[in-house]
Amino acid sequence: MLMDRFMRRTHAGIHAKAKAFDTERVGPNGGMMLLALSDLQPAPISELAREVTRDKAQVTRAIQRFERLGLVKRQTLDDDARVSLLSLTSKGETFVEGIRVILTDTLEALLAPCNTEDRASIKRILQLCVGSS
Amino acid sequence: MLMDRFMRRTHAGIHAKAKAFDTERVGPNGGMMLLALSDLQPAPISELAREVTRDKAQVTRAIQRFERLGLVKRQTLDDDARVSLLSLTSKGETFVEGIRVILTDTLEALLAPCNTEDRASIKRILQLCVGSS
DNA sequence: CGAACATAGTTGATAGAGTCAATAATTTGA
DNA sequence: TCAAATTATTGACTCTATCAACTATGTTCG
Repeated sequence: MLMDRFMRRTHAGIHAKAKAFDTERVGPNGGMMLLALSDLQPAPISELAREVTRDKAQVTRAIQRFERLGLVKRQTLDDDARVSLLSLTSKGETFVEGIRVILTDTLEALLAPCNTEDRASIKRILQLCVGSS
Repeated sequence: MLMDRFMRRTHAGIHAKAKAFDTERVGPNGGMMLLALSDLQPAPISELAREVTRDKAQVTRAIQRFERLGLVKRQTLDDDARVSLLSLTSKGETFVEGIRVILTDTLEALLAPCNTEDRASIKRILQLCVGSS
């Protein structure tokens, strides 16, 4: 399958650059969570856990680390004291922006053989598949 | 980025189905390696490690497990006694075929909103990017 | 040749991720 | 109001990831 190979190349590309840019030492997993959070925020832990397909225990611990690093903040909900909504701090946003640059660069390198029309097709198709919001 | 969300969905889809089909208990990582190996075989460990972006130590241990399970076999090379070429046994091929079905189903579900023309575009573009072989 | 260096694979030690069960706190609903 | 369900956290344990050290083989070049 082609998709499989494409994803492996993407992974490899990100992996290669990630270390230099991981200034907060969150690791590839942490980066992935922060990226997902920036897409979902504000969101409770359970929703983030579902999105990244990780155990909630693992997400809890990761978020505690991110809070200590000042990347993520919590906001308690008035009508339900069990949940607390997560969102990125401005420091977190800046950090995620860095990750996004790496991702974009990597994809850009992979998509190098594609012309403008191809890129437009991809964008349209992906929007169709994941729901553009 | 759209691609990011698409990959998360793909990951989630595979993750959900994987457990039921992982008859050999190789785990998601093992499945990934076997999938990559089926694409590269015959290949030495170092090449496989490069492709899946994992430490060679990890690949060594995974391969040892796969050998015990009868999924992978080694073939020593005549002109270089250090390397041994890995390839899937027929049992391994069957197993990987199962993984591939899960992957295909998941992608199929994600690509449901796309028409025939879109799918052809994707296929063409991916081939352009990863090199069709 | 043979001494230095390079490469492929394996092993060891250890930190970190993943997983499951148990718990606390809160909310919902009969 | 009291049992059941939900959200988050913690504990304990296994498995993965990573780096360095080591063995064996191959290559280079004085």
